[in-house]
Amino acid sequence: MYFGTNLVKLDTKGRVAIPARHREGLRNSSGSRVAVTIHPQGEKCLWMYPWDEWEKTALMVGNLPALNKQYSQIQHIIFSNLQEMDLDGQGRIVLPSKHREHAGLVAGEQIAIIGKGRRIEIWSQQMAQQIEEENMLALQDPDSEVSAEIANLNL
Amino acid sequence: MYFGTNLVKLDTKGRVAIPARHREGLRNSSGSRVAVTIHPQGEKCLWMYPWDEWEKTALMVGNLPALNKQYSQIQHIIFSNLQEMDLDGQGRIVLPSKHREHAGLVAGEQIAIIGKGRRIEIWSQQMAQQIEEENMLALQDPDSEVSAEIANLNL
DNA sequence: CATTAAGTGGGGGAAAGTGGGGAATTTAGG
DNA sequence: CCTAAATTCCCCACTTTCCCCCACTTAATG
Repeated sequence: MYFGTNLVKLDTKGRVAIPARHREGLRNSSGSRVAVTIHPQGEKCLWMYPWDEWEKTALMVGNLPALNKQYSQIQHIIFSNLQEMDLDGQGRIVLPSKHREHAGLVAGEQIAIIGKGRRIEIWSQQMAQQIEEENMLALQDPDSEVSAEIANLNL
Repeated sequence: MYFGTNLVKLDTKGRVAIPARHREGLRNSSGSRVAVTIHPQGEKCLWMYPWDEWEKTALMVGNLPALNKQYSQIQHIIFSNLQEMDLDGQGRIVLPSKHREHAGLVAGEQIAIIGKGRRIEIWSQQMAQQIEEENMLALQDPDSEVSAEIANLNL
């Protein structure tokens, strides 16, 4: 389970150091291979999974009948933006420019690595801050839908 | 069960000594590992649980469908602010700067450690005082919502 | 008053994060 | 087909942060 937020630098070579505490979780049968893809509903962030975990999801999506319009669209989003990569010796990955653009990540700036349960999300620092504020406001509003939901969780 | 209030110092390194009487309760199968997170509805305090206790909650939240807006917001708040840590040899934890800011905790000042049943709450001294006064006033007011609730508890 | 436990402060070593150089591979051009 | 240029990958080295340990002060206990 991944959790917690880290700010790390996207260096001038487009590399990001994955926080050390996540690395063990990303290590699997085939070394430190991860799947990186963009958020399937257009949120300005990237998703990262251990490769073999996301592979199961991708296989399931790949087996949907392709002549169904909706399935085809889903397949397009899932597969066209899927990237397989290994952590280097220092625990970093190189983010492709397409992915960087989607998430608004600028070389040389700070980005947020956010553990979110079964996956890790990658945000620009500004976006992460903005989303957090929005979510916090929604949760503080006693009339919001999300307040009703969280009340059910019995924390 | 945790209860009672202690005032301790947040030192210049961001460390807080957990009152000794709570330490045994925080000790569990995996040493003295605790979960620290911010209040999920924005109250200016931190929550602390024995790790394995909060882990159950987190796993449950992590399994909610991520493409549902409300669940996604809840997951973001719960996971991004979750921190796992061990008490050091002196029974202290280091509070990350993000958490300190949320609760208005200033290095070098006194903070309040409040046992609150299943969890321990961490407040700045001022905030703890302010909240206590507000709660006291609400409970003294016979027309308040909280007065109606407490009457049902058969204390 | 003595002794132990609790709380506080600070220093040293290890690990994490960051930057950059050079080998290897790929791409382009003559 | 060979050479040159560019890109990618891997490794080394530096810097900073964090964690663990030691020591002191203060408070509680008998």
